[in-house]
Amino acid sequence: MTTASDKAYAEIRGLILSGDASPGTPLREEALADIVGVSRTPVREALKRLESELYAVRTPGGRLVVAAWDGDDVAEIFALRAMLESHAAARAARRLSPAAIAELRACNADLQAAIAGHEPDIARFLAANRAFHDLIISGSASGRLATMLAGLVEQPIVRRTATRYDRSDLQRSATEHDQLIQAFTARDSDWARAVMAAHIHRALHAFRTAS
Amino acid sequence: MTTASDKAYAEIRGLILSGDASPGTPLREEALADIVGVSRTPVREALKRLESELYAVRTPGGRLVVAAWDGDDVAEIFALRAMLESHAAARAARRLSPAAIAELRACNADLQAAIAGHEPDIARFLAANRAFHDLIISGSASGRLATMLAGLVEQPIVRRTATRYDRSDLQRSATEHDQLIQAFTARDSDWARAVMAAHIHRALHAFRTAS
DNA sequence: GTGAGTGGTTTTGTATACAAGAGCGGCGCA
DNA sequence: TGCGCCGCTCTTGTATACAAAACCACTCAC
Repeated sequence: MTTASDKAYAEIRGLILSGDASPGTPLREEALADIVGVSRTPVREALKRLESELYAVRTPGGRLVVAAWDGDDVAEIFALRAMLESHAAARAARRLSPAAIAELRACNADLQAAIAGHEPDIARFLAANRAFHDLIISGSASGRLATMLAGLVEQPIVRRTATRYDRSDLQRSATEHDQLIQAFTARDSDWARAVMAAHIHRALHAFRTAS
Repeated sequence: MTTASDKAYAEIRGLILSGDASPGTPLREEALADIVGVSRTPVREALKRLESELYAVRTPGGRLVVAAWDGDDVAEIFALRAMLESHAAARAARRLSPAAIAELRACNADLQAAIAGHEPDIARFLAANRAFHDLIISGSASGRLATMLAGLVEQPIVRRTATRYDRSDLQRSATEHDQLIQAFTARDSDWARAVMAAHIHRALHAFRTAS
């Protein structure tokens, strides 16, 4: 863990996601270095990464500002995630070991536990959901896919979506995860692809109708 | 153009693609800085970029080495390109202006001129092909898509594929580009998506049978 | 009053110096 | 002779200093 650089990345991204740095806010290297408590060098690396993940955009003159997303951007992000994660699911269906599938099962059990109580534990749901999807991506054994999906700004969307979920939506996620596990167990890549595509498209729908 | 950093990127990538730096070769920052003639700082940025594009991989200890690709990697790259560029074509079909379509037409005319002579001009073909695809990607008006496709290591594949093309394959590319232009003119995004998918899958096939 | 030119100021880009960690070889011991 | 430990060197990570370019505002001319 390269402390300084990763710390700068995490902190600056936090500023953006929390809204402390609203769209259009300039991201000046020295100011951020002061905030984070490191020098400009690791801040520069963090900013390059945030730029490549489109959290920030560069003005004609080379200045970085926080990027703004509109509804079309959100739809595009979901469309890309649907394509790439469906592909990951299809690959994973051919590659996942029984042990990995067992891990997925455990993960989804945790997810269901998170929403079983009187008041759903959203943070725990999100963590389990994230772990579930990450397991599939790493199970797809494609470095390229992993890189691309990591770069896809997803967390803010996932968070905003989940906070808008009602209980039936959350339950539905768990059910769809179960279907994925069935498809994996059957080693049926087409099935896995279809379920994953439906899963993510439904999330977009939930996001749209809730906002 | 930020000279030093981009220059380092281009030169180092050149070393990798030309084979001067074969898979497994360590990429040491200071040595590369000497070769390129800049300091370690821009070299570091170039290496980060090459790493994110998977031209290089990091060893457990943090050293960078040139990445090795096998047949499965090549297939995966084509599969991802097929998905993403089809999506780009579909989006472009809904967005391209008549002027942009005219540009595509001119571009494909150039491509056809490159292969019309007695001896096909491969370099010119590749440049025109690249320009054609880039126009579509920028026409899709999705920064995310553009970033991802830029990051997808494609040039080496394209080059290796085209050198294996026989004349009928080259001609076929031109024809498929014409079909894309027709689909764009008709503003038919499904048609455009299908043609692009076929176009890239055929390229994979040509690559496989020729190697 | 408006526009362009020009200076200062701010901000990024590059180079270098320093610190910390990893790999490697030699040496000693069993 | 083989294995493990220790110290050295080499490499990367971070900080800082310097150069160049961009933005801004002010002024001056028309």
